[in-house]
Amino acid sequence: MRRADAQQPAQSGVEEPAVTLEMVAREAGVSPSTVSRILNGTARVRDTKVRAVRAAIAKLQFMPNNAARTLAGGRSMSIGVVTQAIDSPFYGEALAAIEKGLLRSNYSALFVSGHWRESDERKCIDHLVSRRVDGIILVTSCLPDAELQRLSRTVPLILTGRQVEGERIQCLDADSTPGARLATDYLIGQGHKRIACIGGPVNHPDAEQRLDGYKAALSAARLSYAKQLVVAGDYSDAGGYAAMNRLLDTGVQFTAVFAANDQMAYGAMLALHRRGLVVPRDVSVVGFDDLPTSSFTIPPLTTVHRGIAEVGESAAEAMIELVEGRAPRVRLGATTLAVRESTRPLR
Amino acid sequence: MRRADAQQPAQSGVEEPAVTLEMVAREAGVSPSTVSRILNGTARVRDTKVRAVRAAIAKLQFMPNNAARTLAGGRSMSIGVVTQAIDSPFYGEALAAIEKGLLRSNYSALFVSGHWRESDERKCIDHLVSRRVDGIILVTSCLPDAELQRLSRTVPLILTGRQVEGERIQCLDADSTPGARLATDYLIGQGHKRIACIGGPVNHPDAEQRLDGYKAALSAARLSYAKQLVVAGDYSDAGGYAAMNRLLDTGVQFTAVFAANDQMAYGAMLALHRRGLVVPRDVSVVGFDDLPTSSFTIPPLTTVHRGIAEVGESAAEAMIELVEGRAPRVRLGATTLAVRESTRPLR
DNA sequence: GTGGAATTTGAAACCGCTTTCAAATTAGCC
DNA sequence: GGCTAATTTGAAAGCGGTTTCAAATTCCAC
Repeated sequence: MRRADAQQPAQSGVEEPAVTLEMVAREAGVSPSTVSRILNGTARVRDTKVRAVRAAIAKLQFMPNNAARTLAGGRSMSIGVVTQAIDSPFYGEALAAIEKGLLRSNYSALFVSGHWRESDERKCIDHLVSRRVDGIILVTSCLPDAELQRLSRTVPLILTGRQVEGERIQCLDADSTPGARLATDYLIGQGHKRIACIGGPVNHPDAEQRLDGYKAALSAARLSYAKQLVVAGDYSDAGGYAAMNRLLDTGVQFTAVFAANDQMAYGAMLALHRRGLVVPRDVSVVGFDDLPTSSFTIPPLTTVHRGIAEVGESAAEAMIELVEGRAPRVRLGATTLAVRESTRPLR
Repeated sequence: MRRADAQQPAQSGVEEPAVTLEMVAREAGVSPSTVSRILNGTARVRDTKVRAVRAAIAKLQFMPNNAARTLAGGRSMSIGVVTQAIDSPFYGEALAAIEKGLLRSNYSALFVSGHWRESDERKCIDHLVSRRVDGIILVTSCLPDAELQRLSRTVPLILTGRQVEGERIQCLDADSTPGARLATDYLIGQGHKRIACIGGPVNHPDAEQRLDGYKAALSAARLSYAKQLVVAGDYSDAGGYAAMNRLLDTGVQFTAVFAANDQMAYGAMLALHRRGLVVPRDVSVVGFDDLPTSSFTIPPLTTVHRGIAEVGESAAEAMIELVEGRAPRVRLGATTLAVRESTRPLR
């Protein structure tokens, strides 16, 4: 007995049995092979039969069983997408783009979140492997290089924001250093000399890049790097809020802040506001990511724009190329600075 | 030839062949049936064999092929989740909760977005059906009742924010009317008499509920409902921004605004800010949804809190009950008002 | 009209797992 | 110890597709 029926005990037969390819074949008076060939375009089929089969499909409302296709064909037509938190505006935008990119080629996405915990991420990935995804896109991963390399022997990988060697690993290394440099350079160009930095989580590669860009800009402008101007956050609004408070509590002077992501910039702006400091009059603030909301904060946030959506779509496209055996060519848009109203020149 | 191999042409055999249940059986010296039984706990198995099989699984790093399980067992252990936009902080929070709720029971979620377009939503749903999901959670759907009823004969449904009859349809009808009423009552209680409303998209059932709540509060307080105080938005920041500008352009007087969701409230606050109006000194603003960011806007937003996460988790749990043939019991938390700093009493 | 190549087709094997059914083993009891 | 009843096991039949292989058609040139 089919399990599905067993599971619907007292539900007076509302469930409709699924139409199978064989039923279509019978209806159209051809063999199952022929129907399959038409469905997949894997061979020429006489026109009269194509029409008969099309008609049968429409009449029966046939929808191929994906599990059967996966099992028989060896491909699941689905791609795993690992993020750290599906909520979070940053990932949201990336995921939407990936979904769009994949759907265009009839692949579908399986989203899972690792919550910045290695164990969680591992569990998610096992889940994906068990579902026989054809590839995995890791939008920031917590796992060590070696583990990813091992994983890549099971399934091809696309990594963003990270550089790992491997035959079946493709990196869309959106190096964040230049972006951070751009932001800091801009502040310097506006006459700021004492620029604070709210960094990301320590030891996080991406966070380090952002810090590096900040430092590089300072040293290029012959400004000294002051440790007390740098505090670590955790990429969340609350983290930015707390970080700014710590900064203010130390009494260190600064006229501008570079926050390693927009959400921390939001929190920082609120902390400033609570102390009666006005952005940008008293302190200029620059973020990183250009989240959709950043055009609507008060004041609208000046921030590093990297086209999250473009990265997502590129990742999706590259993954499809990889899976279909073609060589993926990745092109990434330049990072720019979206200048809005949270910064002002220091006279 | 397996397709997967054919698809990796010049890739010197890096791909590892998958371990099958049969290999585990051979390694452990038992039959495949026994391994299956141990895996699923469907029958008692002698302890010595259980240990042998466990060892073999660990040694071979066996991971069951989900496609095969689905095909043989008739259940895919996955639930489709339809939203309108996977980005959008609102859905993000809901999805994260659903993911969490499902994962606990070892189900996994397939997220798809309909972009508020019937045709897109239909396509997404076909996709899910083709993947033989065991159930579909529709977090707001654009489709007409009849279509959902028809769909429910193929697969059980959970709907949020909507009421549709059906044997295999379960509604988590988080009616928005009381929430809107709560928000407006609060403003009235603070002494506001001229309260504007930025509504959701017209004809959207949920948006209508929010408008109804607003009207109900007014009439309960014997305040007249003035059409020129109500403008329609589209649930986006930009929409709220535009709506507020339209309102201000008409020159109509008001001391408070109820926005039908938080994102529109953000936009509205920016529009006010641009005109030199200060929230809450000149205008009080209340939102709806209590997005995580709403604690960090400037000023932090007073808003209707409904526990999006709780709704999401309930939906996931109810779905599992439904799929496993038990009767789902849904309990929904009460909606409350998160009073923050975007409102003030009118003296 | 005919032979041989090219094109279409269908039968059948298989993908990896679940489940039924009956056989084999073990346990229980007199 | 022997017999029945209860418990464990394995063989085999699917699940619904894809793909191979060879048979059946069709095509074409002479």
